Amino acid sequence: MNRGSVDSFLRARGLRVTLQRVRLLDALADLHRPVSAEELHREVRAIDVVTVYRVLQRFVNEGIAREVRFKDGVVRYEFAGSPHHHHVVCTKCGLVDELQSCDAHQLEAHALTASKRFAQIDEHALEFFGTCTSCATK
Amino acid sequence: MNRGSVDSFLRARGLRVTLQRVRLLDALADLHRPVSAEELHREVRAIDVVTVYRVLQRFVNEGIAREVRFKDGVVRYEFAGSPHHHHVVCTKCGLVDELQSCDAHQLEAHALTASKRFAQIDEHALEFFGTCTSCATK
DNA sequence: ATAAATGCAAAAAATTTGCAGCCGT
DNA sequence: ACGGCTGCAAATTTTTTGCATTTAT
Repeated sequence: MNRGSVDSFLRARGLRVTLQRVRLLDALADLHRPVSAEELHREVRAIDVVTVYRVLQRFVNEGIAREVRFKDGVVRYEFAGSPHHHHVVCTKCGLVDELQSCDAHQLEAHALTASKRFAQIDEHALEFFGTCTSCATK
Repeated sequence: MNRGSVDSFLRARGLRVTLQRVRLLDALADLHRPVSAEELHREVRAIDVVTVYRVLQRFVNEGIAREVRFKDGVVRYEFAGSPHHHHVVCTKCGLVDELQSCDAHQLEAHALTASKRFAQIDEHALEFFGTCTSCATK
């Protein structure tokens, strides 16, 4: 994502274009994986962590980023440039692989049928954990 | 779960039977839903929160409890007395419903086929979010 | 007896809030 | 100029760690 497109990307969503937001969006889009506010902060030094938190929150509200949670309790964020999907996380080395698609509708429909107490299901969180090929051969 | 069975339940897993563990296991089993360490602590006053954390961790290690994470980042624990399953959480009121089963094998097998970088997938986390019937009519 | 478990205090980690000043529109 | 955004400091929240004491086996 180049400078110009990041600008209009933000502007299109009604966000003021600040240097911090441009840099954070750039970094997030480049990383191609879910990163914590802390990691992102390390990436874009010179921007306060608090700002990183606030910008990420704002990005989530505007649909620019998505929250992802693995098993360590840390909230990670990924650029919402690709369609909804899930991840596989290696429990040994932490490698994260991105799955291409998700049969979300079927999953949610099935869950809705199964739960008598719910009128609507519109979101789900799904992550897989295992051993990556590299760790498996060690 | 009565006092005697809790005792042997713990003993069978090689855990020393302390008053704290008995009470915590009792409370957890009675609650029938994922609760945070904080909530559980409120439930069993007179036991230090630190002990609650440590006991819950131990329970997870021994397969007595399972960790559950919804969207708020708080780790919740549920008694592992029922088979692996998932939940539906109401985003309005927080109601939690427990789904009866999960086609885990198929999901994981599918994910493994889709990911070229993984040799094995043996765990997954899946939670659904929506609106419960009660909140839907308001 | 001995090793493990608990409680208290204190630390650490992650995230949020308040507020004054800066900056995009 | 106005209101939103940022940085700094400080507070909260959640969880972990150290250590002396107690307790289960």
